[in-house]
Amino acid sequence: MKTIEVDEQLYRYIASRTLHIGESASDILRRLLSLPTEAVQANAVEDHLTQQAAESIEPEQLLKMTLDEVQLSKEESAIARFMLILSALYRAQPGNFSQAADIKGRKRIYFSQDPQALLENGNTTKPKQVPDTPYWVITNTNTGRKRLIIEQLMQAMGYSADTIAEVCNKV
Amino acid sequence: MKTIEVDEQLYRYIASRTLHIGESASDILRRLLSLPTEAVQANAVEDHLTQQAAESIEPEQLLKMTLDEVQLSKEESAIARFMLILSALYRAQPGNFSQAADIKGRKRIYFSQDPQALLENGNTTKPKQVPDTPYWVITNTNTGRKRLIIEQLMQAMGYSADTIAEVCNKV
DNA sequence: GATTCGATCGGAGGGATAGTTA
DNA sequence: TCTAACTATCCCTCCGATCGAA
Repeated sequence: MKTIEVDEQLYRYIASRTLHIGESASDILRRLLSLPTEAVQANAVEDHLTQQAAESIEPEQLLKMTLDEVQLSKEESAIARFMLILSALYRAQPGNFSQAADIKGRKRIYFSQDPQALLENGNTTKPKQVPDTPYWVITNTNTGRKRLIIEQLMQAMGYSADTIAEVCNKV
Repeated sequence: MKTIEVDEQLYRYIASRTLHIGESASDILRRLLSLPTEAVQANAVEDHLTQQAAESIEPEQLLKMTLDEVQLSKEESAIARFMLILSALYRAQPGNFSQAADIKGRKRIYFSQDPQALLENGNTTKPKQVPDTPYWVITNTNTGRKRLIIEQLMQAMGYSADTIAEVCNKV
């Protein structure tokens, strides 16, 4: 990977051309420049291939994607970044995510495929669907807890402490 | 300046398109993407070349860009779309925009380079800066008036009724 | 009247902080 | 009782329809 510098305006222009959540700057530029996409892995990410294929994405690559995505997104709210990260985590390892998604608080449950379940365990949890995912999360939490939720989730998914810290740092 | 990551191959591709020694990545990308050279920053003493280059963009092209941009942007609020359109209108023809920007209401003035002026003519006008522009607009209006402001502005800039209708339709 | 314009105020979303429970 | 963990109330900001004024 190489790093290049672009002015603010151009940066925003590129970001505005995002077609799929999680697209990297390279993906976007290649499309804009009508260049061929870079073989295998890029495709696996874009077209929701089989669960298996998706499972095989390297955590390292996920990390990069996630951070890029959050970076590129103009979203300034913690909720928006939270959702983006969760979406990326699911995309990289759906099966693993599902196993990890049963983390809960004292009364609340944090994830569910059924929003009703979130509503029933706790008041005003403000469930929202994680984009491109069958999962819903609670949303009525402070930013610290959003980080804790990601931390616990990623731990259960088997990420290293460093990776977790880096991701949480972006919320 | 922002930093983006591109893969090796793409990096080499971009580098290979250098036309002038010392050209920045932004310059090259702008040329490859057929974007105008960098727009004038707020308040800056504008260099004539930039100004002239920007003025010469075809209205047709602007229209397409504008609509695309608004379309692609995930911005949900009328205000966000409003700002995007104004920004694009300025970018395409800064001088023309400046001449047209003196439209006003009964008490309020709609545009100014000085937010204070907007604050002073009217209560709670909620001025916001038009992105990449020395101009500020009032923001505390209903959506209908936002359309009217764009309509009047574009009329004063000399756009055809069809074009105006199409753009207003996107607000 | 009819129409245009202004800006108040209600509603929604976000999330810190006050409150509760273990 | 004291503290740490968790909850959810409630305040703040942003948006823009609605209603009042010209």
